[in-house]
Amino acid sequence: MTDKLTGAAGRQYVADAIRHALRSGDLVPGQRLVENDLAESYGATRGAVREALQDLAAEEIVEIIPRRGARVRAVSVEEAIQITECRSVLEQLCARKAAERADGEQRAELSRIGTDMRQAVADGAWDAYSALNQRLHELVVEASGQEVARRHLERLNGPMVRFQFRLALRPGRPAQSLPQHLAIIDAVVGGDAPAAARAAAAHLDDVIDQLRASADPAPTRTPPRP
Amino acid sequence: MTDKLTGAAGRQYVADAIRHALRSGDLVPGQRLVENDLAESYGATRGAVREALQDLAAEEIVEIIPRRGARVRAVSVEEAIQITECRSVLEQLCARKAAERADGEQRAELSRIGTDMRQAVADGAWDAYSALNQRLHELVVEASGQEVARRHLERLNGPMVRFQFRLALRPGRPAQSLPQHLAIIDAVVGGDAPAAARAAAAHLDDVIDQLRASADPAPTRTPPRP
DNA sequence: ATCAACGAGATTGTTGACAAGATGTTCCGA
DNA sequence: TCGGAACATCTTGTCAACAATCTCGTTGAT
Repeated sequence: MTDKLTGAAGRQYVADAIRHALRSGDLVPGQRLVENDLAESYGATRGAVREALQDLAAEEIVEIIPRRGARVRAVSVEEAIQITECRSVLEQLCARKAAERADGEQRAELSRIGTDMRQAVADGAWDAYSALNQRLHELVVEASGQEVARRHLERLNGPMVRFQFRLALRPGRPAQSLPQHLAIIDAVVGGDAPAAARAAAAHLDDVIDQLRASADPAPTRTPPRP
Repeated sequence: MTDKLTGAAGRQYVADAIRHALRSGDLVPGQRLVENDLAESYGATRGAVREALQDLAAEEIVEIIPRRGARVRAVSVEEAIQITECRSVLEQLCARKAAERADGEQRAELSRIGTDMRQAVADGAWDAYSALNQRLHELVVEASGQEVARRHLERLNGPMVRFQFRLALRPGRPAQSLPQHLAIIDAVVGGDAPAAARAAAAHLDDVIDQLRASADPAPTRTPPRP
């Protein structure tokens, strides 16, 4: 039997575990996160759980109400749009700088991602496409050298997991986003900074349109409270 | 004797106190922040101080090294530039949206700030100008309705206090920034979204130039003397 | 004079128990 | 049946003491 996770180690572990549970649907928005239960199920001390919850609250993944505990935060479609607007301008910045500063290896990997993406869409390999998508955004940010933007983009993505899930599953979505991704790659690899910014903007504006479309056309209906 | 500050209240109070101490120069980058000392001098418990330090670390104002304590984080000029680049794109976004969505009262207050700023520069009232400047940026963000951008801009500004101080003191700086601020105001009040974004970009690009100038007084233009 | 080992004091990290507040349940009267 | 008062339980917040680790000055050997 391993020792209970404590302090910095447990904090990181529990926070990651909760993030993962959210991604995989084990935790749903609104759900209560009871310190003792989490401590028990992850084999950590309550102190470690408390600190992990503080971290997640700073990332706006959970919401802590004093004396009432933590719950998984619900993100409205409106907020998801605002988050994506912020992502848009920050990724434009990164794309622009990446087009200017990316080194040979980074441009080569971008090109490789482009061809792999085409292949993935042609094969209907959804999860491979999703992984390439993630790596693409990551690589553009990395190539830009904009550490500050990188950190903030990470934070922005935190609460979005649920929406990424919903959007990626829309039929025909990969076929729609592929040319947008390829445009970003071409501009960055070709060193055309303004085109890179435009391509990133076009891509994220399209994501925003998708989010708008995913909002219920009949918003007056109130869902039942659990 | 008042009771010791504890929990949420003390946490907020201590964090604010440290932020203020940084602004006023009582704390300098690199300085150690010892939990017991802070608890004593602010009349809070060590627990409250610990939590406040966690918050400040999340804002990247202090740096916590495990088992070694917290120090005031030093921000390099390079990082200040990156921060300002991010501010630039986010404030462009807000300016654009503010031009579209600001209500009558907000436009009126913006106009008032414009005339007050002219007056302040004419009078040499530097601190009044600085306050107006802050209010201007705040109001544009508020009028944009972009809550997510607002939160991230707040975070971005945290580590910048020191540089704002240095830049604002440069002689002739207010006279230089005044027309840029007026351009932002005119565009937002006039409802010209693209112009608002351009004006915000121009202003912050100028701030970046100032930061660069403050970094190396002898850039590559002047070769080293033999 | 230099350097490594040492140790006292300082500082952060952790724990477990308890206090304070919130939530849920039962039961009574109308 | 409904409302709500009284109680029991659950959950978070707080604290003080202790443990673990680091810092820095001292000492002694080379």
